[in-house]
Amino acid sequence: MPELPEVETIVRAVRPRLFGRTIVAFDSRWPKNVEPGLSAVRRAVVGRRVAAVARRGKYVVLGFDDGAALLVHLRMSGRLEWAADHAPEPPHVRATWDLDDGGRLLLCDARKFGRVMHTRDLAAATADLGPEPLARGFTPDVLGGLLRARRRQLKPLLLDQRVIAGLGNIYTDEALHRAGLHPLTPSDRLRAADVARLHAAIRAVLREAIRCHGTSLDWIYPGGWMQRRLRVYGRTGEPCRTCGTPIVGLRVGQRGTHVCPRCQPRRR
DNA sequence: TGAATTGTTATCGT
DNA sequence: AACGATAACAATTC
Repeated sequence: MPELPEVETIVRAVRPRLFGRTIVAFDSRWPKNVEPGLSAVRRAVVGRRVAAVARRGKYVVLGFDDGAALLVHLRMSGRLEWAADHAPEPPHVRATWDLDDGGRLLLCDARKFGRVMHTRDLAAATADLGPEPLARGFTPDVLGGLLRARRRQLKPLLLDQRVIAGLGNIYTDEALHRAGLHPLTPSDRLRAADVARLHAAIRAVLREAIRCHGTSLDWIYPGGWMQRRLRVYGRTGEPCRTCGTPIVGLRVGQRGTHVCPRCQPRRR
């Protein structure tokens, strides 16, 4: 399930072959997930040069010269691959981009949740996203302000893309464990030292995961090795790497959640 | 068979 | 009324 580190890894992987290329054809075999519609997007991008390949939150952003952009969200199981010459097409191809150098980028997605959306105004289209947690401006004070502005359980709050962009289920659990905070802690109950630890934990775990090219837990996302370093996610019943206490699985806001009851005591 | 997964939307409760 | 919690949903794999 691509979160910020996986999307960042994908963007870095496709950028060299995509940057500066002109799109000569676009097609979708699941046009339901193309906004505002296949023909409109085709009209908007065919003949355009890709002036930027970037990431915003969990979106892959193909930027054009005039501020228009194509946003690709991989949701649960989407991936971007390059078509290989004379090789059979990989399974679950949902959308294709043909480039002026003969390259062909594929959006593959078993579950069909992935989306492609075109916007004339990238800033407007991403206005609802919270700050980038790895950006320079994301200071402990900024995080503290976001937490204090609401009174919500920490985990659902951190998962809310309008609050912070890019965290998903894996790295939220990992950041909370590293910060020694329970996922159910009310967001307005943190002291300055807690906020500072959470801020550092979020950034450290995301940076480490990017260095590892993300987490590969199953068939969905191959290539990364962060799964070896996860401390709680998917480790229910296994000993905490810090204190040896068995990791406990619980459900928070319909999400599978993993905590060490000793390192992350419940507080309220 | 049911659980798991993301993010949006609708709905319910305080 | 505004906010937060909750549920349903899209579709597929194991």
